[in-house]
Formats: sequence, structure tokens, C-alpha cells
Amino acid sequence: MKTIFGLVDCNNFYVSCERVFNPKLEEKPVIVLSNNDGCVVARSDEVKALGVKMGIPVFKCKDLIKKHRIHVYSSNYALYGDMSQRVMDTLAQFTPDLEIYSIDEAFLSLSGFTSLNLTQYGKHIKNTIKKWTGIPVSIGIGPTKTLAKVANHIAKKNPQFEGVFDITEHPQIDVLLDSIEVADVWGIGYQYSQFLNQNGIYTALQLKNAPDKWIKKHLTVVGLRTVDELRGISCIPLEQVAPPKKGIISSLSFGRPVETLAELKEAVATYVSRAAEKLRSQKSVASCVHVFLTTNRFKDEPQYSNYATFWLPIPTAYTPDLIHYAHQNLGKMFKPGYRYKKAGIMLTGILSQQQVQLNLITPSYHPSREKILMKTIDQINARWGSDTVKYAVAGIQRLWKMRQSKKSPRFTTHWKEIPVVRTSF
DNA sequence: TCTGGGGTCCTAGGACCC
DNA sequence: TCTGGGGTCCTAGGACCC
Repeated sequence: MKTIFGLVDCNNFYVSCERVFNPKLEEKPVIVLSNNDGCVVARSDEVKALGVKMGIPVFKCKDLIKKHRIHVYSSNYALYGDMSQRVMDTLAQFTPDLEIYSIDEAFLSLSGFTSLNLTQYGKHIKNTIKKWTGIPVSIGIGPTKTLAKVANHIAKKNPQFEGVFDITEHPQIDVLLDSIEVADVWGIGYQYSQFLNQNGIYTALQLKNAPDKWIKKHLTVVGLRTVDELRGISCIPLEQVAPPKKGIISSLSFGRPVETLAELKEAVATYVSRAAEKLRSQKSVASCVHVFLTTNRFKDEPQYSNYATFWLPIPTAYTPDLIHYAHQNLGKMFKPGYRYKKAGIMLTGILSQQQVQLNLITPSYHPSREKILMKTIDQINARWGSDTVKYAVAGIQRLWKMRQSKKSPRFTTHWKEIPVVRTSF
């Protein structure tokens, strides 16, 4: 059976989420900012047309924001996560063969639907998602994931396709590939595109026709896979079940410079709690804790950054132990006299709880009283909202917390913030 | 004043072993 | 004057993705 992939990609996802609950934003320029209100991470089409680039710091486009009255929002992950879930649930109605690739993208297998007109079917999917969730999507269809990505790109750039493009229906795929810049190919980032340009390769077609040996030498086997996928040879399969994470990172920039060890300890304890929660949700334990901290590299002031790694005596998912070791590491690295901008932790050496070898001398996390305690806390926090139960060492005031000055309400996940349609009759 | 956060995979090189 | 070679494991760094 011929494999056919569909790639469903939400248009300007974060902006679209804001628009669902605030229709006045339709056809207006809108941007959504990263954590700490730092960079532009989502732009409406109107903003893209103004030339605001993805990822630029917001202070660099202050004038444009003012001049064009761009609506600015802080990231509202509670809202985006919930809207993403709704989109994915809708998609799951159409096929069981679904890979949730990111918060706003999913690959699906259309191999079983080849008797249908796939473009028509894609439009049906697209319209249903719009109707059920309010989110506009584009759909690309192709014989490999990379070509489905290309098709999606074409669907987005050319309004005449109404958001759905099936590359296999095009008689001359090479003509299409010749119109795609090599930097727009999935898997070709900034460094590789610079390198390829220097070597006379500017389009997806030229990349497709590059010699295998040369590609493998300079872009590794990963690059070669991309090239084969452009040729129509499917090398990247659909991954329906997300593999457990091999590393869990939790880090955030501070809302203001932090100078005391006490505050850094609060932040680190907060990050560890979050990471450990994720760790437990995939039924894993970690063997290794890394802690890092750094000053603001953009500032002209004394710089210091460092990290430390600690192997745990036994792999665990018990937050108090993880916090203890993280704090020990932090204490070793901390140097007074610096203005710290960011700290974070990473859990690695991740094993499944079952898989951990039972050690006859030291007690293991699974099963244990600690595990039951963690489970109870996780359940309370899942039901009543995160941080309902938290660790005192994680701080109460949390003055270092990030800024989010322009956040929209959590319309769909918090009772107090649900939109009110009518207050009286 | 203000520059995100969380992941994956691959390769090269060093340590160590037989 | 001679100073092997191959395999494995680990880590750091660099590329990519959203």
C-alpha cells in the first residue's frame, strides 16, 4: 500500500487561540510574546506582512507596534494547551493513525483513504476543525512527511488552494520544489541553509538532486534522510505513541535580576517540582540532576554562568530528594556579587519506574511511601489547579517570577475566567 | 527597562578494556 | 630503536525542530 501523509498545521496558532475568544481581533494585527514578554513567538498574517520577524525581541519593534496598533498578548499556555487538545481530539475522529508532533501540528496517515479525493477530504477535515474549535488550519498532503510539509507550505502561501494542497496531484513535483527555498525545507535550518547556499544549492529541487555522499559528509545521515524524503522515499515513519522523554528541562528567565542564593533556591525548587511532576506523569524516575545558572549575556556587566551535575544514590521521582540535591549543587556553584538572569534544572538518566533494578540494600522509589505521597499531591494539583499543594522552599512571594503583563484569561480551564455571555436577563 | 523554553539526534574525541 | 588495534562507552558540542 502506498503511504500518504497529511500534515495539519494550525495557522498562527497562538494568535488564532486569542481570536477565538476575542473576535474583535479578526483581521487586526496581533502578536503573542514568549515567556517573560521577551520575544515575538506568534504573528498574525497582518503582522507578518509588516515584516516583523519570528523570534525578535519585542522592544525592537516597539515603533511598529505603536504605529500599526498591533495587539500584543503574553503567552497563555493554559489556553493554548487546552485548545490544542481540542484540535487533536477533533482530528482523531478522522483517523486513528495520528502523530501529535507539536502543540499546533499533527501528522496523520491517509494511506487508507486513497480511494477518496484527498484534497476534498482535507477540506472536510479543515472545515470541521474550524467549526468545532474555531481554529483555522492548513493541510499538506504528500508521500513523505517532508513532502507533506512542503505541501503545507504551498497551501499556506497560495490562497487559491483554500488551505489544502495535495502534492501528489501535481504533475510536476520538481517544478514545485524548484520554487521552494532550501531554508524552507523541514530539517534545513539556518546553518545548513547558509552552507548549502555557499555551495550553490538554493532550492529544494537542487537539494533533492545533490549527491548522496556529499550530503552525508556535510549534513550527516539526518540530512540524507531529508534528501531521500524529497525524492519521495519515506524514511521518517509516523510515531503514534510518543516515546518517554529522555531528559526533562525546567528553566525560566527571571522577571528581574536575582542576586541572593535564597531566591535562587526558591526558583530552583519551583523548577524541580515542575520537572518531577512531568517525570512522574510518564511513570519514570531520574538518575541525574543538573542545575545551571547564568547572568544576562546581553548586558554589559560582570558575567558568570555555570552548571553542575549530580548522580543520585538511587533513581527517584521524589520531589523533596530532588530539590535537596539540586540545592546542594546550586550552593556549590553560587557566587555572590552577580546579577543572575536565568536558572534551570534538567533531569536525565531517565528510567521507567518498573525497570529500575531493585537494590537489596538501598530502598527504591517504586514502590514506597514516598511514591504514594507524590501520587496524592499530583492528584490534588491536577484536580484543584497546579500549585494547590507546593513546597515551602519554592517560595511564597516569588518576586523573581516572570512578567506576563498582557495575558488573556484562561477562558477554558479556570472557572473564574470562563467568558461570560450574559450577566442578566 | 526589555533578548523564550523544551526537546531530539548525530558526531568526534577521550577513556578504558582486552 | 621500539612504542598495536579494535571495540565500547561516555560526554560535549552542534545541528535541527516547534
